[in-house]
Amino acid sequence: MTKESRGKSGNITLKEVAEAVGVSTMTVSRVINNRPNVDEKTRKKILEAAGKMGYTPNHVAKSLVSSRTYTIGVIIPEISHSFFPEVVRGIEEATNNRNYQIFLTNTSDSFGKEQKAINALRSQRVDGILVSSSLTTDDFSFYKQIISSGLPLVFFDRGIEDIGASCIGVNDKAASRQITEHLISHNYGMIGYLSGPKRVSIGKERFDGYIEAMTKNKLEIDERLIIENGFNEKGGYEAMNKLLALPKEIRPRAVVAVNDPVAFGAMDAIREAGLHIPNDIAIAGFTDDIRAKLVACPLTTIQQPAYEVGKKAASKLIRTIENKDEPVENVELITKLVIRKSCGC
Amino acid sequence: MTKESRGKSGNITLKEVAEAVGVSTMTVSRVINNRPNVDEKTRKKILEAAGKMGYTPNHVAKSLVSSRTYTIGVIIPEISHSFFPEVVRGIEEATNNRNYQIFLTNTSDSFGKEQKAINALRSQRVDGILVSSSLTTDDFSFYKQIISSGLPLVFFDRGIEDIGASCIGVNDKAASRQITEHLISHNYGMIGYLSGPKRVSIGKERFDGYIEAMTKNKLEIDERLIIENGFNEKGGYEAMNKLLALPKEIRPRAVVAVNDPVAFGAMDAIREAGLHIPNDIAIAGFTDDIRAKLVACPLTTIQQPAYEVGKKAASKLIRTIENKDEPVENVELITKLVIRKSCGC
DNA sequence: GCTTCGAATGTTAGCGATAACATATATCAT
DNA sequence: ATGATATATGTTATCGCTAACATTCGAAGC
Repeated sequence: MTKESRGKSGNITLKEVAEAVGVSTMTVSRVINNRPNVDEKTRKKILEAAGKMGYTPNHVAKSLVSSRTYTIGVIIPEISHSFFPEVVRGIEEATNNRNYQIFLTNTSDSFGKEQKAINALRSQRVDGILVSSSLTTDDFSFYKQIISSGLPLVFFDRGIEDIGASCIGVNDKAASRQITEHLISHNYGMIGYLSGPKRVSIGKERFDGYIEAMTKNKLEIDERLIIENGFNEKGGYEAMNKLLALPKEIRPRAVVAVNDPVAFGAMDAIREAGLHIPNDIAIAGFTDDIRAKLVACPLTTIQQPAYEVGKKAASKLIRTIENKDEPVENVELITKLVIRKSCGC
Repeated sequence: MTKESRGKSGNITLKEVAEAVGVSTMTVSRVINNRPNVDEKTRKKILEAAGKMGYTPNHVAKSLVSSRTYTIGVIIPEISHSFFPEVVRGIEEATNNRNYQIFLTNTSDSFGKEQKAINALRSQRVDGILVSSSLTTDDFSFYKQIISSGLPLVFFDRGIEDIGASCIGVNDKAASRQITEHLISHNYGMIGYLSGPKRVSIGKERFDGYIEAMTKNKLEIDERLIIENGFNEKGGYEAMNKLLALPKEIRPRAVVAVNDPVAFGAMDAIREAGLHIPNDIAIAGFTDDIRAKLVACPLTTIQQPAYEVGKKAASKLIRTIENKDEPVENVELITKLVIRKSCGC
């Protein structure tokens, strides 16, 4: 191989293999990509040379020609929530089979990071993006613009509906209603609600489910019992303390949390207040976090098929990428009520 | 913008912006990359046009020219182990600041997948790779070849030492010795060991720590009390059952597990055998999994700075990428013994 | 006025691969 | 033997961008 043709990066190029064998680059390209119309002897010689030289196709160059990178961007709000690693496993399952690589970004629930990440992914020319959004304002224009630019995008778990992108989640509203009704059936009277931001699909849907359960069961909605404060433990802890600060007469005997981390935070607050779960205050979560069955008073919660969510979302995205007629759809996977002790059962 | 110059992928190109403004592509390139020697008025016009047209630099083309992709491949054996998401958070911390994107691959502890993933990453021309290996054989040639090819590679947690790559982990041997000695101090007599594969650094180091503790304390090593069987719960469950099947006289009163998942599996086996932890059998783990403090008998274990491991490993890799004189080194971060109930304290 | 210099801008070639077209060689029927 | 057909291989241009060199132009100096 001549020095002049040596790839800048130190990697072997098609041209070098071609020169070593004494054929044109095109012939080597055909062999590497398993195209027909190459003499069997030539094919063998080329494969042998490529192997010996340690040739690895330059995917970057290929992408430039084809405008396809076979990469997918994945935006996760908090990789440490046990729900998300399972989703990632599901995504990998779907992408590995189809030979896509994933770019992972953890936004730590910051919309600023989310925007920055998506812009970086656009520059990387990913073929599509999977997003669980940290968006906490009304301003969907950022996503609307991405969608209208034609970049395939699928939301999962925390999505924004009706702006032209598919959304893969669970039956949040029905499940939230189900678990609220379960608490109601214990005759605790008024039920409090530790809400997530309602601009995000799961925040809104679960809240609506709670409202629906209350209304259907003729319990009046008391705004003071509804505290909105983020999706994590700290948020739950603070929100619960606000409920605990309420005058005894109206303080709820039971609360529904928007997810398990919030419930764990709330449980800490309840314990610190010297109260007993579920005797003094019953509580229910949503997620079935890996810790839910292990905490002091095992948490009654909703089990979500995280792995399935990831797998379905990635499959949907890949179909959207590969087929321009793929319809936009909202998929709701089915959850399961898991009854433990925290509800008072 | 003329139709002919419209980028194939639908994305706006430098050329289109140049035509819109009436300058050469080079001038636009200079503006986009904040290079000097551009008239302020021209700069403004270009930035305005680029903004209005929604221009996003094509990183693929840039990478082809520069042989730098600003991407890093990350190989994780099991994303669902709570240790790894924390590592990923640390990696992100280091990479985000430096504007690298990460390709994440979860290998489910399969070396086949690991190899396939690394080859894919090489094709993607990542600037470097972070690996926690699933390698379970003696054959390091795969990694040796990658390292000698010049592709920067840093191992974290599960590494292969002395083959020319840096390795960021914790003081496994010392910590393992420490926790073993803690059990020994309870005077349980012989201590069993639920080992991981010894070809992987953490497997070997932790095992060595156990051996060291035993030897120093004049306890003889009994091969029958050492069971090697993977890093996960299932492995621990099976391994523990083998220990439980031992004749009463030699069955150990205490066991050290190579990590927390293995310990959890073992705990299940112990409970199923109708035995009590720690009264009948004491146990200690390694990792400080998120569940360790929550299980029925809270687990005495070693707390690892997962986030720090990720951050350090990524920083080291980036330095290795950006500076060819960066030395190869093995970094051991410091762990902490966390005493709970399972040891009998 | 004319050179000189530096700032502003343009031109050309090439990163590594491939699509599309062109050519060469082999195979066959007539 | 000869043109037709198929197979094997090569040539050229291009993807979007940038390095390196080339050019233009105005201002400064004498």
